[in-house]
Amino acid sequence: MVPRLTQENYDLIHEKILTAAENLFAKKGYNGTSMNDIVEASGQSKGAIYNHFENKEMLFLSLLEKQTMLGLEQLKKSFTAKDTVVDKLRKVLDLTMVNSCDCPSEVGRMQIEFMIAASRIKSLTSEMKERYNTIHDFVRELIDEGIKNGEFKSEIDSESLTSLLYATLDGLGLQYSTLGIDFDSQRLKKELLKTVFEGILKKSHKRNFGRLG
Amino acid sequence: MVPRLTQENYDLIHEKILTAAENLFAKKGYNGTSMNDIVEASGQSKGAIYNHFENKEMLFLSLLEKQTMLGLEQLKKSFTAKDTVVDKLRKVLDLTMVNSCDCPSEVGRMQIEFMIAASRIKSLTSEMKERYNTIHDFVRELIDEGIKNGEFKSEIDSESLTSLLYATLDGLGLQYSTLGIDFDSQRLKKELLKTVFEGILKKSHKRNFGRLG
DNA sequence: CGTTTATAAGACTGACCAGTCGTATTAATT
DNA sequence: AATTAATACGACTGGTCAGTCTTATAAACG
Repeated sequence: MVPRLTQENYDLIHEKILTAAENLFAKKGYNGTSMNDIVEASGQSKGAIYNHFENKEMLFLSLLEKQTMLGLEQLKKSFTAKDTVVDKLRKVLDLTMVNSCDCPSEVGRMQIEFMIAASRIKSLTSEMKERYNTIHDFVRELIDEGIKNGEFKSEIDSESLTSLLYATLDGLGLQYSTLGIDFDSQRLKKELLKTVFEGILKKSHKRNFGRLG
Repeated sequence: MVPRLTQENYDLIHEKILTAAENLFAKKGYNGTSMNDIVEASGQSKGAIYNHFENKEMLFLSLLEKQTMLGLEQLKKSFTAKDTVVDKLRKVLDLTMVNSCDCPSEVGRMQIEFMIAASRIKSLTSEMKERYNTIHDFVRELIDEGIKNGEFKSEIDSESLTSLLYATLDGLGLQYSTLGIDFDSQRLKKELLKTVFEGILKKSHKRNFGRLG
C-alpha cells in the first residue's frame, strides 16, 4: 500500500463525509438525500466518497452502526450499581424517546425510512436485523434480569414484552416524524411506564415504582 | 357533460386501476411501483389513469381512504350490544394485527412507506393526519367509554393511551414488514392485552378479563 | 529523480420515472 | 348523419440520480 495521503488526512476526509451525510440524512431523509448533495456538503469529490464507501447503502449503514454503538455505550455508562431494572429501563426509554420523539437528530426517522428502502434488498435486511437484534437483546436481558431478581412477575414473557416495548418506541417515532404529531413526550413516557409496569411489576415492587415514576 | 363511456364502463375502469394499484403497492411498495407498472397491470393507458386520478399521490390516497372506511365499517358491524369495551378493543386489535402482522394485504407496510414519502409534502401530510385522526379518535372514544362505564381506572389518560396503543401497532407492523420478523402474532396480542389491560382495568374487572383473555 | 500506486476529481452514462400532449375513439346530441 | 366533447391512448419530455471512468495528483520508495 502506497497511500497518497497520511492516515490523518484519510481519516479526516472519512469523517467529513460521514458528518455531512449524517446531517443531510437527518434533515432530508435517506431518499431525499442524493450523493451529489453529500459531495457538495462534504466538500469532497464523488470519487473520494466512492473510494471510502462502497455505495450509498453502505455509507448509511456505517452511520447507523456508529450511532447504535455510541447509544449503547452511553447507556451502559449511565447504569449505576444500585439501579433497579426499572431504573435502567427508564434510562433506555429516556435515550430512545429523545431520539424518537424530540428528534434532535432524527435518528429514528431516517432509520425507519432506510429500513423500508432496505427491506427490498436481502443483504441489507440481514444487516438491519443484526442491528435490531443488538438493541432488542440488550432490552430483553434487562427484563430477564428483572424477572430473576424478583422485580417482575415470573410469568411474563420477556421476548414478547421486549418486542412490544421496542415496537411502541418505533411507532411513536414514526408518528412523530411522519405526521409531525407533537406528543407531549414526557407525559407519554410516564403513561407508558405506568401502564406497562403496572402490568409486569410484582406487587411488592409497585410502591417503590410509584415513588420513582 | 357528454361522457364517451357509460357510467358503468367508467366505474369499471376506475375499479380496474384501483385494484391493480392496490396489488402493486402491496407487493412492491409505494416507491417501488411506477405508474407504468400500473398501466401494464390494469390494462389501461396512462392517459386513462391520469384522467381518473390527479397524480400518483392522489391515487394512493384514494386507496387508503377506501381501506380505512372499509375497516372502520367492518369493525362497527362486528360490535354487539353486550360487548364490553375490552371486547371491542380486542376486535380492533384483531383487525389491525391481521393487517400489520400477518400482512395478507400489507396495508400497514405501504401505508408506512407512503407516510414517510408524503411527510415531505405539506398537503399530503395534512391528509394523512386527518386519516390518522379518524382511527385515533375511534379508539379514544372506546377508551373514554370504558372509563365512563367503570371498566377502566378513572385516572388513566385516554389520549396518551390511545397514542401508545396505536404506536405499538404501527411499530409492530413496521418491524414485520421491514425486517420480516416473524412474530407469533397471537402470542404477542395476548401479551399486549395482558400487559396493557393489567395496567388500566379496574380490579373489579380483572377477573372477568382473565376469563376472556 | 523517476516510477509506482493509492487516492481524489468531476464529467459523463444509462436507467428510471412522473407527468404531458397531440391524436384517436366513441357516446351523446341535434 | 354530422357535430361535439369526454375519455383513452401511448410516444415523448425533462429531470433526477446512483454509480462509473478517465484523468489528475501526490505520497512513498528505489
